[in-house]
Amino acid sequence: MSEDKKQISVAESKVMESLWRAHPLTAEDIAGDVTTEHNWSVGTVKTLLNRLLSKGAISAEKDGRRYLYSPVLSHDDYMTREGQGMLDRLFDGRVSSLLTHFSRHEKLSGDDIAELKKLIKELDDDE
Amino acid sequence: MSEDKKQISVAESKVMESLWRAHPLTAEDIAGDVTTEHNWSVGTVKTLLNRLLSKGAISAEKDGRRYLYSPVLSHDDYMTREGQGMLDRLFDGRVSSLLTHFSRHEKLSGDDIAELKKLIKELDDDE
DNA sequence: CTTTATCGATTACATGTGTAAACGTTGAGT
DNA sequence: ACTCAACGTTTACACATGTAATCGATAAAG
Repeated sequence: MSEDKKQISVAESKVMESLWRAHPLTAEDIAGDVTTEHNWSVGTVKTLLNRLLSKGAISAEKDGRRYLYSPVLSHDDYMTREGQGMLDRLFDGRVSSLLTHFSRHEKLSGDDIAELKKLIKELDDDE
Repeated sequence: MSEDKKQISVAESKVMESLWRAHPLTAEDIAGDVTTEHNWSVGTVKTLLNRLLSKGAISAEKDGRRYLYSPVLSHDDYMTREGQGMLDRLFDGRVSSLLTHFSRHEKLSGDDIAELKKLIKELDDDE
């Protein structure tokens, strides 16, 4: 029943990132992981874990006294959902608009451009 | 003085969109505009306008009894800020990652691909 | 068995956001 | 001048989010 279309907040996504890098992890592991970037207490991380659990974005299995957490929502799905949302909100849902925008502002790196060319090639070869 | 790096919420951005389409506008105008999409009362729109004013995202000039609102934050700047933010959060700041992702999921439209090609061409011609 | 250290669970609290209703002021109509 | 309608301003309230502190259960240590 638990609806899993719940929004994941920015802070929560930091925890997800930790779990996407490696899992399962204990709350301690995750705290150690994110603490290198944010100055959160272990309590904070636990709150976020519980919120993610209620949102159905992660799962927990008991391992003795503690829990081991794993992602349920995949990084890929997350990127798709959020990315599409922001494309809709900012660029009328069109990747091309985003591209044009960032190009105009010279925000495309050499890497980006190389990737662009590779993509075109693949897309051309593909059909 | 007034820091204008304040975050603009989703609801607020709907009001901004109205103002980006045309300005200056009265609260009534905006309400009529956004109400076609959301079922907000005029009161709601006024709250949003005031919040946007405190955030420095719009300006208001008196016109008799009422105010005429105009954007201060440009649509372009907004897209840059928000777009960059989401790129950072989701795609490690790289447009190429986003592209690869959406390409892999076959979310690139014909338009998108055409734009891609055009861009590559321009970038090549450019240097 | 009793004390204590460890975990998760519960509670807290300020700020932001969505969504208004109520209040107050003032120009316009009578 | 007086009343009312039209505006903006103030207040409201629930839910989300960032950020913990505290409580309670229980396993480990003595």
